[in-house]
Amino acid sequence: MEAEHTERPERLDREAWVEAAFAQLGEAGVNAVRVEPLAKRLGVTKGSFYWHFRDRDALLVALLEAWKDRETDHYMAAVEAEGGQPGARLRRLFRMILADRAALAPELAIRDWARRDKRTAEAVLKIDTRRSAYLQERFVEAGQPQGEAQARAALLYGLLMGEVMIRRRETPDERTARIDRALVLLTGDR
Amino acid sequence: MEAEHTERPERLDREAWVEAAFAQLGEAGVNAVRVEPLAKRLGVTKGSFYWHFRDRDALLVALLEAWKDRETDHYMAAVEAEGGQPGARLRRLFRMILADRAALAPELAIRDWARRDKRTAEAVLKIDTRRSAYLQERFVEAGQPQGEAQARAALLYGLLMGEVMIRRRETPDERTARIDRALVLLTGDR
Amino acid sequence: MEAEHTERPERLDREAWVEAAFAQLGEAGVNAVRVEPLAKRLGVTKGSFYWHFRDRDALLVALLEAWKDRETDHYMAAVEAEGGQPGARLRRLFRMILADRAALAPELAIRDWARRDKRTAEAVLKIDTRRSAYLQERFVEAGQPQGEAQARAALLYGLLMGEVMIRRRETPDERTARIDRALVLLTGDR
Amino acid sequence: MEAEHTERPERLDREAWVEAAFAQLGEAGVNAVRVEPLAKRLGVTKGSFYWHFRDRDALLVALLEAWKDRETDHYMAAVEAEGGQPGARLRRLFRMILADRAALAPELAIRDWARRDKRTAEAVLKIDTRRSAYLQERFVEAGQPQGEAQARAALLYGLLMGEVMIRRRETPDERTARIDRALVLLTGDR
DNA sequence: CATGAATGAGCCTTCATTCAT
DNA sequence: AATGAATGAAGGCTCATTCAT
Repeated sequence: MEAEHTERPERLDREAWVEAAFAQLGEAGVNAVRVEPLAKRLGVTKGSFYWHFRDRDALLVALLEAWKDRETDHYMAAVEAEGGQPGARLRRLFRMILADRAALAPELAIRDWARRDKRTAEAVLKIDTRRSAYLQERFVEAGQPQGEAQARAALLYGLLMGEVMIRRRETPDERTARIDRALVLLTGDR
Repeated sequence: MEAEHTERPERLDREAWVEAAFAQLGEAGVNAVRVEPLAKRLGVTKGSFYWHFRDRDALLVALLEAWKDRETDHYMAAVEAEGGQPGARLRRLFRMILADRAALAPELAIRDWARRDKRTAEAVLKIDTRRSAYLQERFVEAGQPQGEAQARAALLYGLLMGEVMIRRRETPDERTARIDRALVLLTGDR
Repeated sequence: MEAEHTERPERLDREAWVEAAFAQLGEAGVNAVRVEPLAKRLGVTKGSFYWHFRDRDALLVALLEAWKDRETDHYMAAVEAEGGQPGARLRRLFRMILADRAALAPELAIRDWARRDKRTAEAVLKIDTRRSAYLQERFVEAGQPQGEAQARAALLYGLLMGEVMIRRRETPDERTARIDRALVLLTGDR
Repeated sequence: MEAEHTERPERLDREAWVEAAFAQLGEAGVNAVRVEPLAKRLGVTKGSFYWHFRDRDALLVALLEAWKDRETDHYMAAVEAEGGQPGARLRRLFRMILADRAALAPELAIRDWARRDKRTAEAVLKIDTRRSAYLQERFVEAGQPQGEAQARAALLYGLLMGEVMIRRRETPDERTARIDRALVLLTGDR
C-alpha cells in the first residue's frame, strides 16, 4: 500500500500529534492534552489539528489506542523470547520495566483518566486483565496453586504500581535492593 | 426539620468549601477542583468564594492540608489501640482501609497532582514515608530483619495502591480472598 | 451639639476616607479610588465604607469638594498677606507652589477625570477661572494692559501645568534656574 | 471605492485594534482601554482580540508605540519644510497644533498613564526631550542665549500643555487672540 | 459603627471549534 | 494540508453593593 519512496507526511503527521499527546499525557495528565498547547509544541496552528482529527476527543481515542499498542506485550514478548524458569522470567520482566523510567509515566495519568472516562476504564480493565493473567500463569507454571498464584500476581502488579504512586527517599541502589528482595520473596529464592 | 430560623443557605464557611473540594478531588481529580463548578455545587455564587480564600490556589493548599490531616494516622491509631500480634494488626489495618471505599478515592488524584505540583509532592513524600515506616516497623516487630521488613512493607503498600490503580473483574468475595491470601503471604500464616 | 470632650470619631472617620481617597487620587488617578482597596489601606472592611457614604460616587463628590477646599486660595492668601510688588508676589507664589511636590500631584488626576465627568469639569473650570483671574489681576496691577495681562497669566499658569505634565532630565538646580528665568521673563526684571 | 466583494466585517487587523484603542485612550484614558469594550466597539467578540495580541498589555505597548510614531515630528517636519524665521516657524507650529483638536487629546491621558507605568514614563521623557530641544533650538537660532532659550521653550511647551489641562470660558476668537499674544511675547514682535 | 458573608457585573484569558482561503 | 481570523463557552479575579447581626 505504502509507496516506499513517499514519506507519507499525512500518516506521519497524525502520528506526530499522537506522539506529542502521549508526551503531554505522561508529563501532565489527560487534562493537559489540549489542542492549542499541543499545536504550539508542534509549531503549527491549531487549525491544522482539525485536518487530522475530527475533534479533541478523536485525539484522545487515538491516544488510548496508542497506549494499548505500545503496551506491556512488548516486554512480555521480549522476556518470553529469552525463556528461562518462570520465576527468573518474572524477575527479568520487572527489572526491565522498572529500569525504563518512561515506561511507567503514563500509567498514573491513564488510570486517573479512567475514573472519569468509560472508554478508558474499559481499556485499562482489558490491559490489567491481560497483565494479571500473564503474571498469574507464570506463578502457576512455577508450581503455585491458582489462588496463591493470583495473590502473588496481584502483589507483583501492586509492586509495579507502587513504583509509580509511592514516593520514597532512597538511592537507586536501595531501590534496586528493595525491589529485588520483593521479587525474590514472591517468586521464590534466587 | 431544623429550627425555623435556620433556613437560608446556612452561611457557608471555609470548611464547606474544602469539603466540597475534597469530594471533587476524589471524583474527578485536582483539575476539576474549580471555583465556579464548586460554587454551583454549593449553591452560591463564585464571588463568595473569594471571601474565604485569596484565590483558587489557597483552596488547593487547604485541600492538601486537609488530606494530610484526615489521613491514615486515624486507621493506624485505631489498630494500635486494639493491640494484638504485629501480623494480626497489619491484617486488621488493611481490611479496615480496603473496606472503606471512600478512603482510597483521593489517593490517585493526589498522586497525579503531585507530578505537577511541588508542594503536593512533598506532602505525599511525607505521608508515604510515615506509612512505610509504620508498616516496616510492624514487620520488624514480627521478627523480620530490616531489609526483608522493608521489602514486605513496600509490597504491602503496593497492594494498597494496586487496589486504587488496577482494575479487575472479580466479585467482592474473590477480592476479599485474594487480599487475604496476599496479607497472609506477607505477614506469615493466619 | 458637639461635647467638647468627645473626639467625634464619626466626623473624623469620614475625613479619613476622603484623605485616603485623596492620596490614592494623587498617586494613581480617580480610577484607583476604589472602595475595596481603600478599605484595605485603612484597615477596615469595605462594609464600613457604606456607613459614611451612600456609594462610591458620594466619596468622589466629597473628594472633589475636598480638592476645591484645600486648593490654591491657600497659597494666594499666604502670598497676599505678605504683600510686596505684584511681580514679586507672583514669583513668591510660584516658588512656593513649585517647592511643594505634593501640591501639584492631584492636578493631573483631576483634569484627567474632568474629561469624563461633568461635575469635575465644572469644578475645574471654576478653579481655573479663579486662578487665572488672580494671576491676570496681578499683571494688570503691575501695569500690563488687559489683553497682555491675560496672555501672561495663561503662560504663567501653563508653566505650572508644564511642571506636572512635562518630563525633563534636569537637576533640581537646573529646574530652579529655568523656572526663575521664566518667571522673570513674564513678570519683568528681578 | 473598494471592490464589491470586500463587504463582511472586513477581517480586522492589528492596526484596527490599535486605532480603536487610541480613540478610547483620547476619550477616556488608558484605564478605559479594555479588551471587552473595545471588542464591542469593533463589533467582534473579545476572544478574537487574542489572535492579534498576547494580552491586554501587548495592546498597551502597541498603543504607546503608535503614540510615539504619529507624534509631533510630523508637525515639526511640516513647519521646517516651509522655512521662514525661527519665530515665525514656532508661531506656525503652534497655530497648526492648536488648530487640530484631536492632536492634543491623548497628551493628558498618556501623561496620566505615565505616572503609574514606567515604560510610558520613559516614552514621555523621550518625546518631551525631543520637543523641548526643538523649541529651544529655534530660540537659540533666533538669537537667544541658551538659558533664556530654554526658559522660553519651557514656557512655550507649557502653553501647549495648558491648552489641554486648563479650562477656560472663552470664545474661539478670544482663545486665538490670547495664544497669539503669548506667542508674540515669547518669540519677539510680529 | 462596623464585620461577615454574599450577589452580580465586568473584564481578562484560555480553549475547542468553525470556516473561508 | 494548513493558516488566519473569528466565535463562544468556561473559568479566574476584582469590585460595588447589600444585608443581617
